[in-house]
Amino acid sequence: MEKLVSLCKRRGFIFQSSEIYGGAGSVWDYGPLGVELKKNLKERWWNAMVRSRTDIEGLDAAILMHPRVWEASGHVSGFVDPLVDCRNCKKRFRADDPKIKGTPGAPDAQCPACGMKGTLSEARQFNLMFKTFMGPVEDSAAVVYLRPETAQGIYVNFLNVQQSTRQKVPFGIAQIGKAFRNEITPGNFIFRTREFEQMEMQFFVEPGEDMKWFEYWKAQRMDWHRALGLAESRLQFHEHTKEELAHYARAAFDVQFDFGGTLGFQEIEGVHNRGDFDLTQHQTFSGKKLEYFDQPNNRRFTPFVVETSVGADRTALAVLVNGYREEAVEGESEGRTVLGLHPSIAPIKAGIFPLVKKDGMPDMAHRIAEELRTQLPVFYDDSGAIGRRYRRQDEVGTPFCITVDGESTSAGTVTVRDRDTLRQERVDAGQLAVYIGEKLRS
RNA sequence: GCGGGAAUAGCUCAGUUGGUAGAGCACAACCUUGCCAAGGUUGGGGUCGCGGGUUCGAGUCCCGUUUCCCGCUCCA
Repeated sequence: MEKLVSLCKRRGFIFQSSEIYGGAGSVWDYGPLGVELKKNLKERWWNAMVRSRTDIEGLDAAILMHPRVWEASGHVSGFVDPLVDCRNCKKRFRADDPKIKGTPGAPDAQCPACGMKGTLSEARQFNLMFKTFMGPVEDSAAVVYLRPETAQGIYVNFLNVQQSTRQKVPFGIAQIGKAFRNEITPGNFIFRTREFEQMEMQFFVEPGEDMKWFEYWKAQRMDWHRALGLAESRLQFHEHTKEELAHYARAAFDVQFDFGGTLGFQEIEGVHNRGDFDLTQHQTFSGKKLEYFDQPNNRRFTPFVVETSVGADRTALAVLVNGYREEAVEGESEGRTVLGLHPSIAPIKAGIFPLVKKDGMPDMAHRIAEELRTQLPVFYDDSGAIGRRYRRQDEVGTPFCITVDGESTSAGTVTVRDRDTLRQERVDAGQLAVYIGEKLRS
């Protein structure tokens, strides 16, 4: 992981936020290559979830919402962790831990770990939502929150979307956006951050059909991660036990990815059966009906919701970890570092090089680069030995390198080198866009 | 939030009992180079995380602070 963090900084994938001021805690900026990678990931998700289907609509709800939304969702009261510390043994407990005897903070309160009395601190509330103020007045009436999840923006727009698009249940609403949680313990690079991006889809179904759709989306989402190139051996489901289930969930599976090292298997996506909890809550709190009218059967019902929620940053980290490798090269004393990214998400699709800087090779390579640039992100490089240029592209995950050599200027062909196999094919220069386009789709 | 460790060039790191900062790699320019990082010449880069203190003098000692890592704790 440390090598990856270093590579990410060195090559412009990810920088620490506000670095020149000593860094902001657990906030990260995506650099030139990182932003392309993440954009590509989000586009891949959007294509799979929205554009290639007729039963899911897109949405982009605002981060700031009416504060009552978060009362209805349970986040104002439930999204808190009242905690107490023992000053003697330094252990920490939830304030409502039944093992604690007495009131935390009082002299007779006993620490459940070391047994000392009077060493427990008073309970402190950590609401994990960021607060700010709407308008100029800094008083409690003007408090709004930065959303801790994007899902609520979908629920409150459920009828707007359904009626404007004439969708019939079952159908879904998808959105990609930032969410914020004031985590007590962030860390592990971009795995747990206080500002992060979610790709969420809420699928509205008839009650009774929910478990069927739950199974469907479980399978769909795992397939998506596989198709992204995440290794089969590094993916697994984790089922939430009764104790782990969130207050809204009837059933929940996490898609976990093995990040290796001390992190190991960790959640990158959650698939939840949220029942009618959210829509019912919003009906209660808003007083507005959020029911679906089933015309053929002439009846109304509050749909159940199956949610798929994947972290864009966590997925980005997963593809980086998954793709990073150092390997020996035949006949070379030095190995190479490769970022084995799926071509569809690679920030740069092709490097374009003149073999040497003479005999018209740079001119031809420039022409090819300019032509391809209209369709693909490409990178021209004529600096240093050809092998060095290949390695530079390997390190940032560029799947193809096009080299203009002595034969190119007369025959009109170039070589295309594959990042993973190191094999080269000779291709007609005019066919490059088609040739690479096909490879990118496969 | 607790305990421990770390912070010096873009990266990885040296820097002695305190005496005005170095290396390798990377980067830029030019030359060389006819397919996988290893040639030559030249060059740009660091108020040593930040703020105080001790001292004639602090990268080095002391205090505070921030950030990162490890372990707890926690995690919708």
